[in-house]
Amino acid sequence: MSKFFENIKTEYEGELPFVRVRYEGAYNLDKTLDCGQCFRWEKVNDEWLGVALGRLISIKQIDNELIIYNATKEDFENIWCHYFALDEDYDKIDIELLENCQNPTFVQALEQGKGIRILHQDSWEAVCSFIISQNNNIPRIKKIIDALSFALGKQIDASAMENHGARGREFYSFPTPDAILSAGEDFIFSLKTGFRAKYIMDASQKWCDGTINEEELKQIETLDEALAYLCRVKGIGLKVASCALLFGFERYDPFPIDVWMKRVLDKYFEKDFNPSTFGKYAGIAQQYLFDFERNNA
DNA sequence: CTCCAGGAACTCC
DNA sequence: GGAGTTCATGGA
Repeated sequence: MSKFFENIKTEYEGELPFVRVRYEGAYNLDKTLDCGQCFRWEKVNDEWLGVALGRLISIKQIDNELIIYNATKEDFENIWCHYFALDEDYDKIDIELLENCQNPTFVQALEQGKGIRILHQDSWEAVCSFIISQNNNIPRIKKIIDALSFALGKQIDASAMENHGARGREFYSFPTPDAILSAGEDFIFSLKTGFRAKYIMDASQKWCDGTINEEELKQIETLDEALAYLCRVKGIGLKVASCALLFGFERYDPFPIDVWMKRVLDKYFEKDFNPSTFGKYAGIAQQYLFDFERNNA
């Protein structure tokens, strides 16, 4: 925990607990929650409302302050500080990236994308979400994830959040692998998952029977081994595995290459450019470039 | 109508 | 070990 966050206290709006956090350096909440790494955040007026790690919160940014509703000081310290990557020194990371790569487009992408953070999402949710993402577009990925959660997740009490965009709505956690497994492939297919239904089932199966073990995977050191471990699931290839590791397994070295990144690489980089040039924070460089291309194309 | 989306499996040679 | 095809779905 950064020393900077020592003075946080729980405040209340009626019954609703919230915290205010002043942060150091650059933080861009809008870009962070809208750069394609997560699919369950929705902007309601000036607040982002969403379910993550089984909880419903909303978060907004005002100048150098973040306000998180439906969260106590303990929630912030134990959960949200890390989830939102507020415990990470991005100034240091950016400097290292710029030392490793002076490509002019990358320099521009970093300048433009400053404040984007890689979230630390739930491992299973990341795996499942990026299986769904294949050959799909972001609005439809979100729809499918919502449908999955609505059908098979646990309902979350939203009564305290009525004044923060939750009035008259229902919220559900992301379903566990066993909930998906017991629902069966036909049911998963009926949620418009298409050819991905059998992939989601295989992942759920391997999670439940222990073929894939999150803790074991998190202890693998080399990127290639970790990628190969995840690729044992039918429907997980290099790209999905890279996204899952980057967004859900506490790694910054994966460099997912999708259709957008292919365009970036051949438009602005030399032919035989190797993303490992970026070093151990390659995944963060990738996110700057992804956001840059998506907003400038 | 065709083309495409944060791809991967499968089928050829 | 590449190159081409197929896989559901929905929006442009």
